[in-house]
Amino acid sequence: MAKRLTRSFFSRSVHEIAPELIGATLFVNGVGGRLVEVEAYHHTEPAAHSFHGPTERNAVMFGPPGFAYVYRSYGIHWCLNFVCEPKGSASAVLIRALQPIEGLAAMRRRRGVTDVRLLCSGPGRLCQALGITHRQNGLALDAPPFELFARKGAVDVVSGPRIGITKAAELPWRYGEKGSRFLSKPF
DNA sequence: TGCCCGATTAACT
DNA sequence: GTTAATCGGGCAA
Repeated sequence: MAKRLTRSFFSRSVHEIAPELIGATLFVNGVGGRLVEVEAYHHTEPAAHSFHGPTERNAVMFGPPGFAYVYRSYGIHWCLNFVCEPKGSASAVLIRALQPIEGLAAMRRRRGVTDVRLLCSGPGRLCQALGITHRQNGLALDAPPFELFARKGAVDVVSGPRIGITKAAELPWRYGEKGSRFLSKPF
């Protein structure tokens, strides 16, 4: 049985946690797969939602680590983050892509596409495929509907600039599995 | 209060 | 390559 990631796993620097999440497995109500792409955000750099301080939307980021922060992107999509570091540091890891393993039929139904590479390759697509909305905002990651397991064995992790941002775009805080066909974009 | 922009995606030309 | 969809936050007025 794979090791569950508990709250203590997230009580560290977001820069340690983010690359370790590559190869971990995430399921929401039994639907999910292997994480292949994430990005780190920290309140000290202007691309983070928490940079300007607490608001109603980002309140979860200012709470304890090990919880889900879900926000609406461009008024249309949902994006999932894992809150990291000691409470109040307001840092998080954006879950950008995963390799589907369980619940392919549910993913295809929710997404309206059949190509397995288009199911979860992107933060908005991933949330749609896993059924994640604002209802999951603030939920603990070590309790239903979430299941999160540490990776088994070595994973070839690469890093590069984050995607879709204009502020602090030079920081290489995007992490992914080298050569994965399920990335939102190649490194 | 109004305006602009954004951690996106899909459907265009 | 460009653009629409659509909404919360920051900031100027």
